[in-house]
Amino acid sequence: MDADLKEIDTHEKESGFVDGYLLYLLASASHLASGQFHEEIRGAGVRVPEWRVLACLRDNDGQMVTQLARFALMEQSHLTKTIDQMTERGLVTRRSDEADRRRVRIFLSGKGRELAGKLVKQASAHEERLIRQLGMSDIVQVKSFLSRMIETLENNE
Amino acid sequence: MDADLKEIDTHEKESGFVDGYLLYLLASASHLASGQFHEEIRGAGVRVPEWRVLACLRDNDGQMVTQLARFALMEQSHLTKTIDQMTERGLVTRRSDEADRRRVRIFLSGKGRELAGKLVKQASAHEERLIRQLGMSDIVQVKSFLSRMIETLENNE
DNA sequence: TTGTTTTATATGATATCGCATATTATATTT
DNA sequence: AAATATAATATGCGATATCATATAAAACAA
Repeated sequence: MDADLKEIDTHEKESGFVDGYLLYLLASASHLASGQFHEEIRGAGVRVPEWRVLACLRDNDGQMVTQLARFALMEQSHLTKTIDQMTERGLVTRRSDEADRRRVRIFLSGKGRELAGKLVKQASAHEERLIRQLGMSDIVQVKSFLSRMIETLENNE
Repeated sequence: MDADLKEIDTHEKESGFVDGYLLYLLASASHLASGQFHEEIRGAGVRVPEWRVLACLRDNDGQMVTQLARFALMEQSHLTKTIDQMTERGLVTRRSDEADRRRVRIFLSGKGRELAGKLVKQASAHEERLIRQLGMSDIVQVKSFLSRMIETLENNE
């Protein structure tokens, strides 16, 4: 009977939901690719959340905490604590907003800017290697696809 | 002098490294898209790592811990603890491998399989909505791109 | 003004995560 | 076989992340 056939091939990937699941593919690709660079980052004595903050501030210095947390892909309360540590290390400074004193704006220090610049260079170099290694001729399309996706998701809450 | 010009446009995105950085685009897209579904998951009383384990086991039951950790995108020691909790909740069971008793294989319980099935259905529905919402006509290409990327990165260490 | 609501950040308690290493089992070498 | 090396999982601890809420400022309403 058919029931017997079910027993065969238990080591083959029969159903394979996750292999074709967009969110898993994204998470997995991100996890693997970023993992490589995060090792480099660690080597420079910088943690992942710190790297994200440095990179975001380098692009746009003086962001307020809530906004920065969104860009750096972390929770507000976690960013606050990360900022504490980075302040102690002399990488960033807090300054309360003149116009609205609830707001706290974060600025790179000279040291922080220098480190950020160095890491961004490393990131660029790593990206180049990665793209070459993956033979991604369609990299422009992929990036624009991801950008569209992000924009849509951000606006759609 | 030129120095004065630097002061202008401090609110424009001048350099914008991260906006075009592949790893950031991937992380950001993954973060935002998965974030949506993770809320659903939470609503079902399931945590993200648990959901990943359930989905992976549903595709391939009886995996050993190390292998499963890789697929579920988490560290081995963390998976061990997640398995502890899931075992207590009656979602999975441990069974040591006959041939090599160092190995521990993880199996879905009936309850676990049922939950996994329910969540996979939810995930499929969510994915459909997401793809429709994003108007992703090129979804097949995107997925195959990500798959290629993952395969390359996995094999390359 | 005073009271109420909303917004921005900080804080504290708790759970999660990750590193280093312990434990146990197998493989290899002598 | 005994000793050593390697492999798979578990454990302890310190760091990190998250939730709920506190604090403080601004906006709004009465």
